Amino acid sequence: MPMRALFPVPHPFRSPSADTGGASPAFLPVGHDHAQCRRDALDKAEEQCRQHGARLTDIRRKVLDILWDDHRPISAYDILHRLNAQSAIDSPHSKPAAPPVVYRALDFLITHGLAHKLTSLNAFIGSAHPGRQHGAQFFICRSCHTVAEVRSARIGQEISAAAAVLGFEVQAPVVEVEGLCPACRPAHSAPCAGHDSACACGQSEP
Amino acid sequence: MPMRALFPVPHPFRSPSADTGGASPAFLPVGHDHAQCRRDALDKAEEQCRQHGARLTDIRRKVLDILWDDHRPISAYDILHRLNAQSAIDSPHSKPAAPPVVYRALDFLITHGLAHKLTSLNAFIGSAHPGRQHGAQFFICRSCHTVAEVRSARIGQEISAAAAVLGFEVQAPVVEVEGLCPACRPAHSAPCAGHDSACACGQSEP
DNA sequence: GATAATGATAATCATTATC
DNA sequence: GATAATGATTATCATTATC
Repeated sequence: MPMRALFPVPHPFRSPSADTGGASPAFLPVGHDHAQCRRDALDKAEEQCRQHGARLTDIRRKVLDILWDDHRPISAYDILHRLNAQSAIDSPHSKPAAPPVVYRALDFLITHGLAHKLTSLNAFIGSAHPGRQHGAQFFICRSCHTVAEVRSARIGQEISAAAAVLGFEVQAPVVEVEGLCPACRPAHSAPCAGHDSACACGQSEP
Repeated sequence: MPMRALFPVPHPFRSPSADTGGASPAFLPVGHDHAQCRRDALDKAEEQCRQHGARLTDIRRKVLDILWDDHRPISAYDILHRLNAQSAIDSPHSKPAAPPVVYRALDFLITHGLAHKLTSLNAFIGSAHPGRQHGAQFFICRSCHTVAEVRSARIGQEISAAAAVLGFEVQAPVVEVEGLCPACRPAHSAPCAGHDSACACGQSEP
């Protein structure tokens, strides 16, 4: 169970996201205007915060900006490194920030629906649906590390249904699916056969 | 995003698990014969390993046994502590084991389908379905920390369906749902209303 | 002898507590 | 905001058991 490095690979695709009923395309090609993505995200964040009387401070904005460097998740430490690298340039004599700076900013962003934590990676990503904290599912490419944020009503419904049978009250569903995005996927690999139908899986068992 | 302590609370319920099509009860009352649970788990593990030519060594067996102390997840460090506490009794002059000992044992157990990692908790739990690694979903009680391991074919299917639309090849789906188990759930709380249908959620947004 | 398992040390990463 | 403690995980290397 070695945890792969987070960003060693060049990425042919990027991932905005899709707001979908049954699910719709969420992996977009590299060619898209990412500067626009970033600007949109920042603008919406300003808007969000204004509406809720929350303060998008300098640090919080910088962290959000770093999250939007691309559509791939980034670890708290990598955020810290980038933050410090930049501030070393901007103000050469300033002290480097410490981890709590980043975690506090991330807490704020997550609380306000501007970012998500991907628990299976210990990494963070900008929210494709600012303001909506719940009900998203993440599809994570093991090869290029691109993430698609999706909202499948049906997945949510089936989780609710299973919970209902258990008598369980759902508070925070985590759905993070690792696999291969269309670009990294070998031409046409066979779908899962051997396992039972509960297994949404492309792997063979040992 | 404070990470709550893992086991501070007494647990009125325990959770074997259910192998379900549409999902079936998986939270069992405290009264069940847990010694039997544990024996079954260990026996099946021996069986599994014999079949696959894998070696269930002393350390691995001990870790598995600790995982089966109850039906609640346990952190790698807590496993380490228990391991060392016991060995301090058994052989007073032995050196305490170091973290890699535990992680290696856990890797083995997970690889052979005898344990699961709950990524949202950084904790581990014995597998209710030895040998089957994929396709399980976990319902985690935030109050008593009991976990129900469930296999809902429908959840798996909907994840597959969403993946298909994306052109995504599923390799390792992670579904971990935090909430309240039947025992800890206040008499009858209202279901989620305000959010869209993708949100299997009992919470209000800020 | 080859392969796999263990022991020991330490580095790094992740997160939280405290002042 | 800064300092520091704790927890989680991985890397490395030497040693030992098992096939």
